[in-house]
Amino acid sequence: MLNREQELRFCKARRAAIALDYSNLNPEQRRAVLATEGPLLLLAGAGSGKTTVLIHRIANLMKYGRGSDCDEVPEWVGEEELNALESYVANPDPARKEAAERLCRVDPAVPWSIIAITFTNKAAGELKARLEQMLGASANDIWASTFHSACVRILRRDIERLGFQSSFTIYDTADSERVIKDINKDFGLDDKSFPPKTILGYISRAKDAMKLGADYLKECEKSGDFRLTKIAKVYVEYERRLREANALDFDDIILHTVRLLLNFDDVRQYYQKKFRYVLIDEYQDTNHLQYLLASTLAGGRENICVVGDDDQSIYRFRGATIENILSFEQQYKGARVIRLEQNYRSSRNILEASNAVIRNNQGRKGKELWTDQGEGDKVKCYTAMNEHDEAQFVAAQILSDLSAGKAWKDHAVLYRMNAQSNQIEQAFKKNGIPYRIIGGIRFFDRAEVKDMVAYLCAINNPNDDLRLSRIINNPPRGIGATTIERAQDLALQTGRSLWEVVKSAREFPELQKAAPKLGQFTEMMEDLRRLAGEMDLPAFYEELVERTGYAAMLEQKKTIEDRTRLENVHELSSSIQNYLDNAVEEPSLSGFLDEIALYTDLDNHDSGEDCVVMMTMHSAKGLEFPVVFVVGVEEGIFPGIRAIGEPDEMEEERRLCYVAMTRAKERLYMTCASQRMLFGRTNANRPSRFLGEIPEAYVEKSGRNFRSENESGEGGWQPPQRRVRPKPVFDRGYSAGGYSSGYSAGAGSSGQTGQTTAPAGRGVSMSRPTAAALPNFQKGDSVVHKAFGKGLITGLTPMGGDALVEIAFEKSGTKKLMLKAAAQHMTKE
DNA sequence: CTCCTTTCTCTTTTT
DNA sequence: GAGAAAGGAG
Repeated sequence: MLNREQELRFCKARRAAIALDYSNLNPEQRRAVLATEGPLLLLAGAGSGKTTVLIHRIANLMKYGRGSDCDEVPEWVGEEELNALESYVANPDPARKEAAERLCRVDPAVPWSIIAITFTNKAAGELKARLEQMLGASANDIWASTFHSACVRILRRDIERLGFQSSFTIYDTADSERVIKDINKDFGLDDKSFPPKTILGYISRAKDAMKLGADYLKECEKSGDFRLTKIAKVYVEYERRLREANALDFDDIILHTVRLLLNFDDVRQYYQKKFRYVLIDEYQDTNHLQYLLASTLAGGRENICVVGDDDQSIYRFRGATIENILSFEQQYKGARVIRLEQNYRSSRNILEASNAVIRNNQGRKGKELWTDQGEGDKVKCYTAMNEHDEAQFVAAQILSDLSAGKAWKDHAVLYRMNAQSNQIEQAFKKNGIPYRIIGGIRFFDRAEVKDMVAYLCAINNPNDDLRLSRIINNPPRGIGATTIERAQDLALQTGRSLWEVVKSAREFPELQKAAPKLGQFTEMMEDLRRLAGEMDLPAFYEELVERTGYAAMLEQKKTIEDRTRLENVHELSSSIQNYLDNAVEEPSLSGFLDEIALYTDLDNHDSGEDCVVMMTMHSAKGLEFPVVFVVGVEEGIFPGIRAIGEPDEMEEERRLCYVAMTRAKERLYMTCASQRMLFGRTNANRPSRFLGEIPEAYVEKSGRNFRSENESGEGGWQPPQRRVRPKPVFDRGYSAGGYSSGYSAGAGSSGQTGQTTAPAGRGVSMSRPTAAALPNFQKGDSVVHKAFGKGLITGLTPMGGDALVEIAFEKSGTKKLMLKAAAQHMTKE
């Protein structure tokens, strides 16, 4: 037995011994790994090694339990052990490591007592992979998943207590919208005055506040707000229909889990006992419900570790509340707070520029990232003439990087909205740059894929009216809109599901005419349902594609789009195969449907593939690239029109800007265009205020239009006083001589701050290619292109300081390229 | 009931 | 500018 003083010495030595395992971490990181017990708020800046900490923390829990963070001394520890440990700490002899480790363990955590929740499947997958790498197979038993998939898992077990069947279906946003539209129609509400999206917004907020339909309706009636009351009635009906269909939307998945935990003591106690340690990643993005979920799971022990960065909160629009992270210390008295402020990702110019931007926000926890890396390149701000020029600029930079030895995949293009990707895409195609778009139109959002998934859903859950009505006449079976509407009405009136009505069509006089066709349909569906039970999933899917006539329908049509559709239909079977290969539990149809319901395209970004990545700034969170292009940095786009004049939203946009900028490791480009066509309209946007917030010292400007200097009033470069001249159709080359803008400078300068001291001529150092010397290629030359291979120049048209070359490639067909850009990757044969 | 045309919207971000 | 929804003709 040790005396008190010896016990303290032992604990100190134990902590030091454990710390040796994490000597590769910096002191703050290490503290975060070792602080295992009680509530912990980890403020982890961009690129500060957050995931590394998370992984090591979990490893520490499993290896040493609470050894690094408690003052318990096991009974069997005597003076001999104390001395052994202290001498090991003083002189860490590898030979004695194992013995020392044994002395350090206090109740190591079993994998299934740890739950680590992230936001995206991708983050969860990465966490799992890295844990497995570190801990081996036992990592598979750690609950590392997203909020939604963790909740689905909990619900499948116990949701029957809430009156749902455990085979419930998950509705995505489009499904929810469809339901609201249907209700609007039945209620005689106009989609324009009651936009389904807006209604869903209200419903979502009500759910976030844990208000079910009935409560919400009461509240709205009390307030006397006519419009809100209508919306509340829609909510009540929405709730009823989803329950009828045994379906849950995304919010329900969390809501019902929380209800289950709060209302059923035994369920709550089961999970509270099970999960000894709760870790939540991206805590700044949690909404109130998710906060409730986390704190309920962690209830009792309060071993809750939340990791987040208030400066990277970019999901306020979907209910995330930054309050959760700002008030964590009030929620949990005695919570420890650790800040990770050393950035390992970006060079100093990039980091300082980002810091300068985010500093303009109020309401921060306060955090300043630093780095010991070199200055690196300045942030390159390019002002393009228009969106084509912008895209061409990006392409040209990438091509020149490539000849400097960089890989395609070292580059990422980030934009505010998916609609902006088009121009860039075209420029990449033209220049032979391989690229990949993340997000946007997702595979599972394509109509044909949704159709097949709808079949699977309808087979899996006969009550899924929504999916049933999607496919009942698709491919066309002579079951028309009128019939479907009648059947839906009957279902509503009789309180039966659509499927039941359709199946017993003969009983209803209204459906007599359609009865034979409906009979054929139900027969087919029942056959399929039977087959689903007998066959394995891939074989069944093939059967489904054939028997429904879906494949035949697509085969008949001959357009290229239909070919692609057919391919997509078949491609779904690789998703099935993929599911089977990775399934943890017994694979089943409903398991597969769960997985794809919670799946996004973000998940299959394979960083091994060598191509330029394009995505929204939101999707880029958590990723990093050597070279990053942030495009469309203009007032009205970024910050978006909605944020202007809304201080809260503006701060969110600024955080988004911070996220985007801090993705870059070596080089950061920010581009804007003097005029831009978007959604079929041409606008002249001013450069974003965010650009003005970056101190000159970190920036290198270039481009054809220097309005920002101009507007700041002092001395900057003055554009020739000349109206915009008609733009030649093909002129997007690098003609010397700048264009002036077609609108008056000086019209309002509200967004511009702090640029008043730019000395004349400074900041205009340019990498603008001159109009001089075109590369020496001629019509008739045989060439070899890096990306396209061998080819023959079949045309060459001089064009504004550059030239358009037409090259017939042996393998990739004839392409039109801009000569200067192409020449860098092309040699004469 | 189907197919084709026209019109009309809709443009933030995601589980 | 693109895609979906609505409307009209067969």
